[in-house]
Amino acid sequence: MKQQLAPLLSAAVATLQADGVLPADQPVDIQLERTRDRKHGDFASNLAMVLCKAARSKPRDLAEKLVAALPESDVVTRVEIAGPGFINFYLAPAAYHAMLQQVLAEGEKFGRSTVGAGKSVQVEFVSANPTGPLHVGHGRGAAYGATVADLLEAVGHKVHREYYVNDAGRQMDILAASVYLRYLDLCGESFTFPSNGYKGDYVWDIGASLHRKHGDALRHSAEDVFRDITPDEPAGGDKEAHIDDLIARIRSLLGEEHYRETFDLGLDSILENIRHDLEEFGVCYDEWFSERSLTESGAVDRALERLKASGHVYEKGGALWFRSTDFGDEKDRVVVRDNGQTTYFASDIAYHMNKLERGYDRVIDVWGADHHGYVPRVKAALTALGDDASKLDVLLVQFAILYRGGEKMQMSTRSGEFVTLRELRNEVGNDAARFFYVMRKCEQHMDFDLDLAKSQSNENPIYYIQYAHARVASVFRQLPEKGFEWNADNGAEHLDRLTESHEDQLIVALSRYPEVVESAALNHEPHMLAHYLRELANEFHTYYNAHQFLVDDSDLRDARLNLIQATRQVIANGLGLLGVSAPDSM
RNA sequence: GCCCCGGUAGCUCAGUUGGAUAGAGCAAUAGCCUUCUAAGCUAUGGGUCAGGGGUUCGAAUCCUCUCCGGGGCGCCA
Repeated sequence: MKQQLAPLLSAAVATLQADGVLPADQPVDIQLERTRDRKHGDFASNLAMVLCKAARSKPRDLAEKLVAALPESDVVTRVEIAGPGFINFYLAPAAYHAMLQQVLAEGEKFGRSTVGAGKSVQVEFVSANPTGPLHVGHGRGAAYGATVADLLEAVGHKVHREYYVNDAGRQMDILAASVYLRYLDLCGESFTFPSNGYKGDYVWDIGASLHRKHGDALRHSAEDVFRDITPDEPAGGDKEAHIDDLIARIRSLLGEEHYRETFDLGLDSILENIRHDLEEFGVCYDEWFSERSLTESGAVDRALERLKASGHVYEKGGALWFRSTDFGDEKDRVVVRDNGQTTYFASDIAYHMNKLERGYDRVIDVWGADHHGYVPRVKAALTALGDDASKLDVLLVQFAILYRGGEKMQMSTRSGEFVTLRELRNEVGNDAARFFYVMRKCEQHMDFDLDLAKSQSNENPIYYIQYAHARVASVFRQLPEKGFEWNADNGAEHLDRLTESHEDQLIVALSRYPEVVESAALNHEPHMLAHYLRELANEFHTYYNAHQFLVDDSDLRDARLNLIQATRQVIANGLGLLGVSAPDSM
């Protein structure tokens, strides 16, 4: 609806520019907003106040000239100048009626747009290390990333959803070692499990499947495994050195082939678990991108070569450093360690280089806020490579802080003390979980009280919205019982019968939907949609309580059915974008 | 010490990128089911927008300083 008004203002500005009232050389940004209060009309523009300086005129005087210059339009019934110089527009009922019919005609496509048409965007999210099942901390990134991706798609972008699999590096070696040690335990060896190993039950399961496949064939005595290993921390040693020694020992005892097998068994079964978990959560990917493949394809070497060629790396203390301080980072960063191994950062440079090479117009990373310090160095690397770092948007999602019994819970994959995403979904349901995670803007810390989510799940706002949808469905179920039929065409002809203020407010709320979707998508703020849906449901419930839909007057009845059917449609569309179901009965 | 995020009603949070009288939910109080689902509706109370200074027609919103809370600052990933 906004698109119908903006040209009118542009035309008025053009007229005043031609008349010399406004300087002709300045481009004018047309600002048009929904009014907060219906008494101020439907839309308001602050144009006169913004331009009054350039016009050397009082805001209200300029507003009058602008209004006088507005072209005729059948969308607008009245234009008013108010307050310090606002220009308020009152829309014709016909404009709203046309919108209602558009909802019914377009169905699930209503609210989609083409503002992003022709633009491709890659969204990488979750990307949790495959060292354990997803926990509730990952859930927020999953729900947020998936919703941002869906929203961008809804406004016309071509979206590529991607999970970066950290299938290389020390954490994965620690997992492999943990799996092997559990296997040894199942073989009957006895020893103290390293304090730095992965202790979750799932590691036992993987160890068990290794045992099922090989029996005792891979068994080595605990004595051989632990001989001359740096003692663990509880034993007065160093837990990091302890686990590193164990990894090296296990690797040499097993041989490369069996070590790799153990490693991949851990990786594959956890990744499969994660994939399955996300799928059930309604989160799907176009690509699972392997970190290891970056090394194998030579992308890491190529990235380092390019940095060397452009003179942004140097050697110090046997290591290779990237001079990120040249690009505003607070200190330089190591890309190749003195032991010859490339760092995680080197992989990430190669990965982001790869993303841009694939030609996306925009690249979005959804990261936990704890990685915020990492943003400057990645952008620095892209700039150093000669790429356009401004194509990369890093969206930082603050932690969800878990509370149970009023106590803050520590989440640690290593210790195995965490609540999995699956447990959460089982307890509060997919819909509530998806909705809850995106209810707050991502920069906001989120208090996730498990007891509240579980014990009072009926008070979750999601039910309020779904209930509105179910109520409409229920009304339509009642139709035949009362001997009525819905004639949508007749309803369309009598929309002018919708004269109640509750109807008016509901219609206005519906008309906002496309604007909300667009704004939520372009700003990467799904919570705007969540809040909007609550307001829409509120308008509907109020209407429902105030008026009967299934009245004897068929013209009025059909018009009302058109209205509530459109409401049902918009709620379903909005919930769909949030990954939440819209049930017909509750 | 430096960096990021937050501070708005008793609690949890919105506030349309600087607009008109700062809004919801929960909690509290009082009402509404022989009528399409009461997981609903109506009404009431509740505020120094953390605090000071600045920018301008206009500030919860932008700038600056201070205070408070969370997180991050590795040749880990």
